[in-house]
Amino acid sequence: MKKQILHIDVNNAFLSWTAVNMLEKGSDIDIREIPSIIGGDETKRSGIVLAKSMKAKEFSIKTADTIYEARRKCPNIKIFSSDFKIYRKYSDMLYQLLLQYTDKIERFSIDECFLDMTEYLMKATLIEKANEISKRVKEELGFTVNIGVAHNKLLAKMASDFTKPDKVHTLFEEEIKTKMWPLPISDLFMLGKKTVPKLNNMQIKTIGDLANSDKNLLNKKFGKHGIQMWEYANGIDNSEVQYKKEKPKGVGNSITLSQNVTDIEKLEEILLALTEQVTYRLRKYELLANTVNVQLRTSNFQDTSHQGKLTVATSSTKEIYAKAKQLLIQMYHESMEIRLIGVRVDNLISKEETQLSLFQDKINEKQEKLDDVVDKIKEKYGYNSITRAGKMELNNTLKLKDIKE
DNA sequence: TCTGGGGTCCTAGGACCC
DNA sequence: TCTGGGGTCCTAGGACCC
Repeated sequence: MKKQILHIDVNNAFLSWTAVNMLEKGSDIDIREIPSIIGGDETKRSGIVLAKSMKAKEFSIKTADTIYEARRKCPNIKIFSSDFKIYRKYSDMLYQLLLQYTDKIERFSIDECFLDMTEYLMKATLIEKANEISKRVKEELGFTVNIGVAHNKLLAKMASDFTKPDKVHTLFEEEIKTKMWPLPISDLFMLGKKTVPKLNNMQIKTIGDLANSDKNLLNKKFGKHGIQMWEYANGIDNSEVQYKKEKPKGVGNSITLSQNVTDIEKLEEILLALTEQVTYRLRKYELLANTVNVQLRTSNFQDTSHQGKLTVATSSTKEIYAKAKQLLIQMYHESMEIRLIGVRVDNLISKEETQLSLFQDKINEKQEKLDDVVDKIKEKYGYNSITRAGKMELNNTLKLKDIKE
């Protein structure tokens, strides 16, 4: 049986949501109607464009432009900072509305969902449902979406990317040739800026060129990725809408430093703060990590990373930090000017599934109690109420036990 | 005042084993 | 006579996504 799939994509999500939030708070301007962007903080060297209004787009401002660049293109551009709490709120509101149509929803990102409508259609057609959702989101939530209508996820996603904003597009099998094949290959999902020039060199310029090229040759040149791009160009995708909540495969936290850092002790302090955030989230998911990975980016954008296995899966701040610190010391050289530092944990397993020796259990129990106290304080008084970062020895935090809840 | 931060998946190559 | 050859596990790095 053919699947009935919708892909919902919020138009200029961060900017639209900021606009709606401002209007709700009594603002008399709608920043969607003026040249405006959501951007990072230049003084913290994270000054890139995260979202732009249609008016800003007219000045050919692009996502990921530097703010400096955006201002050069449009000197009186209005810049607003990002706030993920607001985005989460509107994303959840959208999700709640969509749940009224199907419970088979995959939250692909904060502003994109796939809906599997196969079992829920009844008499109405897929296109009618898409139009109804589009209208309701606009009227009830105050922002607009693009909706792609198709029989698989890839085609639905491609369709939602056609003309914007506030549009419903179909991309059924018989429409692939006319609607998708004339597009440049850079428009195809999963074809990024490294692969596009390689294909162009092979005289493959449009998605149609790719669809009609030699699959075996692509396999030889690009491996698995080659097969996938050929299938995508031909509209082939058998993947399911992943509507069940999945636990993450890894958890990470990184930061671009406001100034380059050369002092290893300073880096260790930052690493500890990052590790605390990571392990806190890990414990929320009730997962344990088996590997720790530390990433460094130097002032000239050289990325290096080291990873190592833990002897026993854990979510303990102390143990994960100990490994992270060891990795940092391995990697770091005197001459390095560090721009970015990050830590992530991978190979996660769920806590219940783990079987530990009695001995390990004893050790873990002690650490868990400490982490528990810290987590509770954070939940009660906010994340920044407590931090073990700094010169403070980890063991000193045992004193926290004395703090009453 | 150039270039974010959160992820997932894949691949090449080394170590080690039989 | 030129030092095979699978298999597995692990790590570093790259490509891509939003």
